[in-house]
Amino acid sequence: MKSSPHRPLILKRRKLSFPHSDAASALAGDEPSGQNVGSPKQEEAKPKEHGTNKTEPGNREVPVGGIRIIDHPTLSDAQVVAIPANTDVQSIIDALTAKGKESGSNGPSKFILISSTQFTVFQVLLPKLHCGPLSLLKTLNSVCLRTSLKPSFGNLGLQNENLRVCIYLGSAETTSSVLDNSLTNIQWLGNMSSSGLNPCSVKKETEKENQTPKQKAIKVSKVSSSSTTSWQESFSERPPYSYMAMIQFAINSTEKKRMMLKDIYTWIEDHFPYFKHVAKPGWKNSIRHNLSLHDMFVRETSANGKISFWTIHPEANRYLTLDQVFKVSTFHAEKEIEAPFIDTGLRPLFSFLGRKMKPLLPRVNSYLVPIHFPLSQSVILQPSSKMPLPASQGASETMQSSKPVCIAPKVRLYISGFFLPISCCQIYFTVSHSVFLLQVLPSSEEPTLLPAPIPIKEEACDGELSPFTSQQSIKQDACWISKESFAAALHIKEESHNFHSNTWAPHFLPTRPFTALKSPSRSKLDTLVIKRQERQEMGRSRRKQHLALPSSEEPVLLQPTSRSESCTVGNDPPFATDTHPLESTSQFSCSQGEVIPFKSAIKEMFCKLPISSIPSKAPITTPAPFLATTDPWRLAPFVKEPSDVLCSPVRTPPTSLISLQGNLDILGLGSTPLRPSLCDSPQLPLLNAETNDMVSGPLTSSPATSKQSSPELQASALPENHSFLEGLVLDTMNDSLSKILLDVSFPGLEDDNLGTDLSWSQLIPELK
DNA sequence: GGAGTTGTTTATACGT
DNA sequence: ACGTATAAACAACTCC
Repeated sequence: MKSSPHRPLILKRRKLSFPHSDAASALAGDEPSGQNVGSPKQEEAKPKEHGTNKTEPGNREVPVGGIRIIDHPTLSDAQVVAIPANTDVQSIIDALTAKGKESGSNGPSKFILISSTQFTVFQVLLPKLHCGPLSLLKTLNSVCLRTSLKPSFGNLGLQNENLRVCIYLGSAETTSSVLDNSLTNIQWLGNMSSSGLNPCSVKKETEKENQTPKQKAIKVSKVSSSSTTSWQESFSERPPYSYMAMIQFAINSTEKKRMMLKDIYTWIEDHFPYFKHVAKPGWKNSIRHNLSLHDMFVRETSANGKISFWTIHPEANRYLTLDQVFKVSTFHAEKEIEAPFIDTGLRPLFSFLGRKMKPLLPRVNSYLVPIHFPLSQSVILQPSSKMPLPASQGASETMQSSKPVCIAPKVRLYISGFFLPISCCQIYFTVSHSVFLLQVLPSSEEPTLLPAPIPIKEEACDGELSPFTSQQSIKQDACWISKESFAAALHIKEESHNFHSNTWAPHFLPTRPFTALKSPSRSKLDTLVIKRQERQEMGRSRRKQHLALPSSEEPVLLQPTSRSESCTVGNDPPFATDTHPLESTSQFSCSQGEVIPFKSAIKEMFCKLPISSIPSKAPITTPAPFLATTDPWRLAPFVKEPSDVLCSPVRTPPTSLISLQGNLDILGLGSTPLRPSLCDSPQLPLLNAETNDMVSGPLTSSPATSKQSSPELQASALPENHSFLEGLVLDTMNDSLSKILLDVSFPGLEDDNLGTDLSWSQLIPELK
């Protein structure tokens, strides 16, 4: 690298990690004035006192037994109940009862209970607190089975439940990091709107971006309990999310999926107090850096050019929001290998025999990232019937009921019987760079509890055969099965050759799911490059990055005839396909006179080379059309939510070349996902309802004049507000599962129409 | 015009 | 090697 005389020596990278409680407590008594100058990380890691329950003036939520109830960051009708470890149920009840009395009838309708124990990070949604303490107890009981909580109401009859439980099951933490991680799962909640946290302002607004925070005056108040310590930590530690992820969260938190820079700052500060109170101001520089660096972030400028918005490229956007993302503990699969489901009342919902999970995001081991899923159960799928498909899709991809399950080789999936109110379940996992989707579909019958444990067992193929190494292999690796047949189906052992059969056909995909994934339009690539050159020649202002055009100038994305709008959202322009490569331009392809300035040479290189960032550990001979179309962050065929076919709204990499990176991209939290896209096919489905309005929409025009993507349609298309959809994403490297994301849906949880009369006793044998 | 903000780019550090 | 974080330079731009 050439050295620039203007550039100073780069100091050693600082870590902004916040010292743990012990360290923080230790620091409390030490005046930092005499700190080592050469250790900026310690200097800036000073927390300020907050989270203690004694001196915070704004702590209106007086903790009961260490339990804190604070506002949910995004859900106005929900509050988050942070439960320290070793809290007994009664304490929780007391706290909730007190809160309920305080709030009265106008109180929150949902309580999200969060705790972290050795096995479980769970979240309990209590949509109807007024359903009574009995229900609450039962619910709590159900989640306490395998936690440090001490259920003491194990034999209560369960009936008239309106409660639903979202249980986010992590994995065993085997080390003392359990304590460290205690409640860090709520770290992402930031300070929410909690006035009780009231962290003192460590950094002043006047601080310059690259100045060291004035932390000399910071003192850390001693916390008297581990619970408050954990709480404090949760608001002091650096979020486990990358800047890119946080930017996505921020942008996706807005209705129009766009945000000004300063608002991004504000959002991050609001949701991650670390950046507001602990981190150096330079983090804003990093935010800007990320915005500029990653192609997925697209800058829009209003027509008058005075306002800049940052958006997410629709093809790269997974519409993840913060409240969808939950951290789970490290998963030690090997322990599960040895003794799966031995003593479990509530064992990990899914255990995977495999190697140690790889981290999904920086500085954490794994994350649970709920992925949206249609809430409606309007589609009733019979176990043995073909999957209903949009009429236009034809039946060519319908699922063969005789082989309802496709299990990847070398994957043994164990599912314990805790699918309580779960009527739909999505399991995404990858094996050998391939993504599989296993779905449990709702049935017409009342939800039933799956037998537990149910092993999904699929032994490895001897030949290390990738499921998609054959020519017609990959399509979409998805399986939809009914719940009734789930258990039985899971026992089906697919032979390796089945991976090459049509069984793997993506029955929920359009008829030509992969014709739409053909190699990128050469002409488009050329165009992009040319326009890049044009821009360079024109010497255009740097600030005019690649600005999105108003929708009036936005090229229309076309939909192949085979991909009916029933698989898209509303009447919005469907996704572009290879059949219209030139038309399938996003804002990256601009109208005449507009350029497509790539931000960096790197990106340009990516554009020229249809490469994949996939670590090609195992050379996979993928059919050429798929090789060239690896857009890991691409959206799977999207389905109009309430009707038609249940399609995964997750951008499911449709090719076999899905790697760890690809899966990260699925989550929208990985690396710059747009790079391959710019080179590859642009024909993949887009959430055009969003695309047109948010990215391409005229920034200055009134909403009325913008594209007809109605809010309703967008709402249906964008499930980020329906945070009850989760999924399980497993990623494997080297033929082993290496990380896991759990994504289990709870349809109806939000709209309260799911089997509310379902007796828990029917579902939870342990509670009978 | 100066200060501050925004956006781009380069360079380095660090972890995997 | 790659992705990410951090730091910085610098230009364009906005605001007072």
